[in-house]
Amino acid sequence: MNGLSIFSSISAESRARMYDCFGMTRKKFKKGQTVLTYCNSFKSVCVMITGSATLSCIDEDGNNSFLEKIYPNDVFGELFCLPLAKLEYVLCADEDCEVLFIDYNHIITPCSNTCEHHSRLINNLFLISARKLQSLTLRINILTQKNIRKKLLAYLEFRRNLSPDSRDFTLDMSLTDLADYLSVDRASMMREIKALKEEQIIWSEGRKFRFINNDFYI
Amino acid sequence: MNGLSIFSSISAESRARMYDCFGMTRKKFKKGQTVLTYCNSFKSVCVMITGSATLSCIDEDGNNSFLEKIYPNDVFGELFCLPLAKLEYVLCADEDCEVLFIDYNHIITPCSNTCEHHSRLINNLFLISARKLQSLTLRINILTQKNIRKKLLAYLEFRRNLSPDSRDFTLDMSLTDLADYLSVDRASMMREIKALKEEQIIWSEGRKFRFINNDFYI
DNA sequence: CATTTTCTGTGATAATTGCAACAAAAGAGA
DNA sequence: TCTCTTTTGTTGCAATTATCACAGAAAATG
Repeated sequence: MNGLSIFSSISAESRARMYDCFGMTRKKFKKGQTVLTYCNSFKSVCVMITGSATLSCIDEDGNNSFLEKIYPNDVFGELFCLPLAKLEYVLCADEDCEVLFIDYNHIITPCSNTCEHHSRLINNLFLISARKLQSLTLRINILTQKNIRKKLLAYLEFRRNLSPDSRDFTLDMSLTDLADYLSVDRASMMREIKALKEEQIIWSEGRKFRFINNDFYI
Repeated sequence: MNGLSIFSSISAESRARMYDCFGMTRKKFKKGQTVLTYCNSFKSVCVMITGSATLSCIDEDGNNSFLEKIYPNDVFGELFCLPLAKLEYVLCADEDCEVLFIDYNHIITPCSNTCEHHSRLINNLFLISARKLQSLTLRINILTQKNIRKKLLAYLEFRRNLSPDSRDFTLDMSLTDLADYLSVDRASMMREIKALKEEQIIWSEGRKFRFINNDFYI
């Protein structure tokens, strides 16, 4: 499920034909550029081809809250997001990236010239959505933990389990970004990391972590 | 998108045939019964037919955190959820309900006897997933608000906008459940509601709410 | 390579939030 | 109808968390 793209099991020749059939367009964005704002009701399903971007929303006071990171083969767009009134949503490119836009109507209505790969593409879209659902459910699961320590440990244990063979693991985001992901103050999170280290529950150095007394390695 | 079910645009006769084709089974559950625990890697896509259920997870200390409510036509199952180790996941029926189980493999692999409605069903599944993504994104959006007041207002304004024609709106859940949804202490939430009323920002009585000084009605 | 920017790390203090406990009201069930 | 349970509403107090402020390390940029 991780190596899945919307074109999985679709040959290169078919892909080319599908571009017309689905009304697809590609567009490149420079680092720092705004890929999309979620206010235009322009309904298209967007797929990240290369690069990455971050969706965040800004409230009246200028507070910025991190919503999600978009990586290659992820889907995004208003179809998957109900924006809250009064908030501004910005999807900003974290690095140079290329995005595929698929016309929403071409997806929901059956292809007139019964394109044989239509159903394969929808199938892929469904599975990519399922993957996205997994990561959102995971984050909700973490965000609903009662305090910073539990949020941290929930995330760290999840990350550790992704690479079960090595004692150490290194986060693929900065501690600043981790605080955003956990939706807590960075300084408070640092304090909690310090406490966990003092209590000999974890060892850490920068983005590198290790669980000390882990019953997992028996 | 709200009236959508996995059988949308599929005739009753076709449905019957699809039961075999997709390896579907139906099962009834009494109120209070456990529909599913998310530890068995039994991969099937589940659809709520009638009734409702709540997915929550319990940690080692017995703390219970609310994950999501499942209503008719919603999809659920481990395909959409990465469980965290050490936590127990229980989907409990809130009322008598009936659930449809669809074999996962029948969904991801193309139907051998090229069933004409296969793609229609996947299409519906994709759209139902998109709807689920909307509601999860919404919740994350709310959970990442900085304090109780902002969480409350974000949710209340979202609810108000669902019925834009009436001044008042009534929550379809108890205030106790709302506190769970916002992942805050109920007493603290009540304190904040009281403050919002004293500051003449909202009026409320039980589950009935109204925004007082709303620039929305000009 | 020099400079700017971002990231990591820390502490004091204030603000927010959770907890425990209680009572009245409302609702469910027998 | 009466009882039992859940919900709403309210406190004081303790615990947690955010805010602010600062400094050195690391990384990015030209």
